[in-house]
Amino acid sequence: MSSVSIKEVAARAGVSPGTVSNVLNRPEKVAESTRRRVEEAIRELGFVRHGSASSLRAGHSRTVGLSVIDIANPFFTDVAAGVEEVASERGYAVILGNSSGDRLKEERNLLVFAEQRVRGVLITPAGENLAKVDQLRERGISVVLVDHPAERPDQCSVAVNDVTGGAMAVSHLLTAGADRIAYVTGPLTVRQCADRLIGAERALAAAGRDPRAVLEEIPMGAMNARCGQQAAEKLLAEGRLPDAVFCANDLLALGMLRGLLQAGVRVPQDVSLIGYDDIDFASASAVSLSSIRQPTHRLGRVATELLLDECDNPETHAHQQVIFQPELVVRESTR
Amino acid sequence: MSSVSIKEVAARAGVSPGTVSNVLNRPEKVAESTRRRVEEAIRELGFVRHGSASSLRAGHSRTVGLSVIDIANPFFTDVAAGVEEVASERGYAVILGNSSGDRLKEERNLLVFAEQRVRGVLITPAGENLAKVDQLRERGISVVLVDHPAERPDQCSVAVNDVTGGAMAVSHLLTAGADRIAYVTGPLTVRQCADRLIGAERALAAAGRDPRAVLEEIPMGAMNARCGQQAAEKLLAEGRLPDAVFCANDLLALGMLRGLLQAGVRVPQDVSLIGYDDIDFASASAVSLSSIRQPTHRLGRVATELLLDECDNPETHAHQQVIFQPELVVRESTR
DNA sequence: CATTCTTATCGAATCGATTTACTTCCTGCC
DNA sequence: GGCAGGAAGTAAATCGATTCGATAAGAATG
Repeated sequence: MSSVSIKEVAARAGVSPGTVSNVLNRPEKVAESTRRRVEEAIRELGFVRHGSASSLRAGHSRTVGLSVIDIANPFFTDVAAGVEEVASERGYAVILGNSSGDRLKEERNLLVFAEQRVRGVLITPAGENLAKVDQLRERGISVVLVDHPAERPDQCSVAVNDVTGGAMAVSHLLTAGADRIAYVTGPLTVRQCADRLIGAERALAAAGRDPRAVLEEIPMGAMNARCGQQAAEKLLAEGRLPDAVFCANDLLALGMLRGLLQAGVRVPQDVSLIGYDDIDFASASAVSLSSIRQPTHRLGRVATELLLDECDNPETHAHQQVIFQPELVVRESTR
Repeated sequence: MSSVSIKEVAARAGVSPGTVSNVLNRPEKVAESTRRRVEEAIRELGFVRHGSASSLRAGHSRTVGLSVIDIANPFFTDVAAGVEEVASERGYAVILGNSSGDRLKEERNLLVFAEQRVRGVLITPAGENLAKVDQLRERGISVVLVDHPAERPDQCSVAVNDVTGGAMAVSHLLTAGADRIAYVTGPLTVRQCADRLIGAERALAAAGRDPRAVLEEIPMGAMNARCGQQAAEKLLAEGRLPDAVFCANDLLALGMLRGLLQAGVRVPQDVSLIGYDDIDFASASAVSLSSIRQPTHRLGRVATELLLDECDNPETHAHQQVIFQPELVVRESTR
């Protein structure tokens, strides 16, 4: 526990603590020779700045909070990688919170962020109610919404157009000759799931089909491969397979694919299948998966850049609601 | 920026700051009625404890640092999920660092952890040299090695026996009739890669084969799917395919699989293929992947439990080097 | 009733870095 | 020579929570 403080460095270098602080934060204010002496003392004593003490004085720390819905989902992992990249470039640390889609856990994460006096928060909210997020902002903590468009112009957000994505997926299925489509999704309280459904219905309407007749919703509790497989088993058990399945993400789709293949259903001959996110593994699956690609890594990068800009230049910062467009990737599962 | 301090809470409740602190940290020391009054003041003012101030006094914060080699790899994601779970249960926040296998970035991460005065560090080291880790420990920060067995008994670690795993993979390939095996791996400076190679050679020796004649090492720069595919292209270009491929992780294996299938090589008829880690996607791939399973999630959980035990009960804590055993999972790619 | 023990609370010192007002000491200029 | 202005550095106050010795008010004991 040999914690070396700025005082000991000062003593060693024969200067006052204030000067050491200047060497650390405004080196140009210090004479060349003194600076070198102090830097040497720092090295010799193995001094490491005490972040808590700095933040105490500064009012905030050099950290950002990141709250995601499912850390095991490659979509969020890619986003997180982008976030970590930018944060680390700028000397910020990332505090990770995994909400698992649970609003209570999310709230706990936000509390931890507030206690740590993070500089800002990046969050993929687990639901529509942003009251807790607003509370944070009232506390003076900047928040950027990730994969969730802000409704108000005074807030930054980065998202991908999910309505368009849903429409792309379904019109592609229609082109491939689909007549009855199952939409396998997570809880429809999740905005992404709901928006993709809206897009799906619009695409049907645009093609002159009656959404109610063509589309069947299959909501599952979570959006992982296990639930995808369960959805497959459910469809099979009920004995009335659709001729196309649109899954709200690739994990569900991969589970669905496994379930179908195990039951001897051929993809795409018997059932067409399309996922969402275009995670790395989509192209390596048993039948390579058609999907809707999102610029995940950029999502994380841009969100973090916006956040740090908002923190560092509060006067000149202009809030932005960035919306990326998704992209259809056709592979074997829909041919 | 309406930061409410303990003083204002104290004023509102008509007590001293010390008493508020007691309500926060040792509620049993405070009379029922006072406690309720203070708690109400806290609620009314929306007080949130200032973590930096606490840590400054306490000497450490309620955070743990987690440094992994590749946040985009499902193996580490699963570990991270386990870590986050336990940390969050115990009221700790997780600071995430991604070293990308780069020792310089790792060093920077450790510096950030030190500045934040994290309570402890969980790290999958990017190389064999643990000097920087030892420096941290000298500073009084507990460190648990993750997926890396500690060499010294005064340090906790959690790992999986990679020699055994490598041997399992190769003896399985031999059983399947392999005669010439390629070992596609990351840099052999990565311990996991090196150990799996040792296991592979032992299995060959045990089967009375000459490792040099049977085994060809193909080291790649990184351990992701892209490199796996490059390795496939390399093997194909050289025109001398082995009859079995052992990949040091599943990402490499999935890339290899894609590369082979695209070139019209049949798996497992022409080439048997086995990966390592048994990530979720291994079973959903084009040809479902045989692999060596590791208890990833538990790895993260146990490591964090050890770390927090070491922090919270330094007197009674007994250092442990936990070694889990891997498990062979046979699927289509080796039949 | 006086004394000891307990319990509840207070108040001041403390953690380490930053910052501001202030002191020196030069340099340059009229 | 005297004075303005700048550069370099110092000392002390500050951030907010925690802790510990001090204190006061009751309860228990003889």
